[in-house]
Amino acid sequence: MLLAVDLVILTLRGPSLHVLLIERGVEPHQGALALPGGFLRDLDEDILAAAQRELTEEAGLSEVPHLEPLGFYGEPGRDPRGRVVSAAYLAVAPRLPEPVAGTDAAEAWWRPVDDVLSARLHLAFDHRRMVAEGVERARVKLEHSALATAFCRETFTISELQQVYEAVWDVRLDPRNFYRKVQKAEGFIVPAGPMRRTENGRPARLFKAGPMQTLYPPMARSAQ
Amino acid sequence: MLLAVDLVILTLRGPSLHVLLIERGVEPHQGALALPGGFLRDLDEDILAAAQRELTEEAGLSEVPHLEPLGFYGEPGRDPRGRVVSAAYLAVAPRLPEPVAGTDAAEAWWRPVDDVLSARLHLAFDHRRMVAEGVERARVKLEHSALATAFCRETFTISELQQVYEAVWDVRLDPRNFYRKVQKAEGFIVPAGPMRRTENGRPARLFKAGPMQTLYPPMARSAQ
DNA sequence: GGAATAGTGTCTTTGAGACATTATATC
DNA sequence: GATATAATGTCTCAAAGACACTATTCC
Repeated sequence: MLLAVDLVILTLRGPSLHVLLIERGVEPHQGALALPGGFLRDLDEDILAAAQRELTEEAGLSEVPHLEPLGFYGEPGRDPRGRVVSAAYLAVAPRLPEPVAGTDAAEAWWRPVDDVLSARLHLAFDHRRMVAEGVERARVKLEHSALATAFCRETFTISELQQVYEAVWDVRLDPRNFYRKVQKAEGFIVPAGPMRRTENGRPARLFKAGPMQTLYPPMARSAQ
Repeated sequence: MLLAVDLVILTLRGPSLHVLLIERGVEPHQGALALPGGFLRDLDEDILAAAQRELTEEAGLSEVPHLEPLGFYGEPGRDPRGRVVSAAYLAVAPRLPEPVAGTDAAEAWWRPVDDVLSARLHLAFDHRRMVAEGVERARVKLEHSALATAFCRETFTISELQQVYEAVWDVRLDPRNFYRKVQKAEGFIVPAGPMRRTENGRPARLFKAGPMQTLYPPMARSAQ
């Protein structure tokens, strides 16, 4: 039996949620889109270490964000090479650099998760299910944890933070109510210097991630 | 590398949450308490099927409830027999019968999860962590899903449903507010016949699980 | 000034929780 | 009758959402 790792790396590009995909350079499913990942190099390799190694090798991403266990996928027949059990990891990151294809991967891109979930893009193995479960995990975590700041740069405006929620939840939020709500969550965000940034209109205050990882009150999603 | 399954089976006994434990009948950790589980019999065995087989073999439980993937545990060194990766499954069940010890298990019992989490009971391997993550998963799922009905018999009173929430969340709830709240969640519970049951005081209406798996409005836990 | 975004204030509706009250059973 | 639990109603407070309004920048 073989143990593999697969990685669901989510980021924000423009207004929508994207996932890191590679074009497989080797069989099986050569030429198909897939999540980055691969077999453990040897039986003593730590699974988490293998995940980070694959991310560097296949997509040239060295500044790897925090990886969190997502699930395991072990149905017989999910891989034509025989019995393969995959450990899937999830990570969420601010605008990462363009990925670079590496060994075993002919190409690497950020692709909108919507294209994956709606099956406009077809993924090898059972990777579409992994993406779906990763996105759902992120949605839930946005409510009660400070995960949203992990999508942002070190400092960010409240409007940028709002865009994270809108992209991941795929909803529209009222900026004014969002402003109050996010400020009310104790320790979620803290002011970051007197500096300001500008794009269009009045400059906004900058904030950085606060000390609290658990939000109270939570950022509750309404009826969906 | 070896693949194992471990099972976190939760049930309600009296007023508190219990977990199914066995006394290991073989090395390593012979005589120690542990979760039911074991190695896949052969490389083509489905993981879920192996989980159900172990449950029957080690604890004599045939009416196995719905098993849901909880996580994977693969740190090198977690098992003295070498590189073992465990797939943990979670299940939640109404009053199950007393377990019966089987092969590989000298004994099997229901034990209060509090005794496990507080380390009054010591578990082999990293099984305490599995129990902790299973309980936390159940706590979260109680809020937004109809999981609570899985702890009950086919028909139940609202008071019995409340006891589920109180046991899993380890809180006291106001019966009157709980009554209204649970009724307001669309499709959570539906009346089950005109029958009534009695223990002490006015007989209560009977309900059964409704069609909705996702609760709206959710049964929000307050600040903790 | 006009356009655009940032930030504040206020009103209404809704749900959560405290708790009084009535209903129906056993003893 | 007393007691216990079921079920309903009412009140208060707080959070959510709608939205008017002011503030500060660029053009």
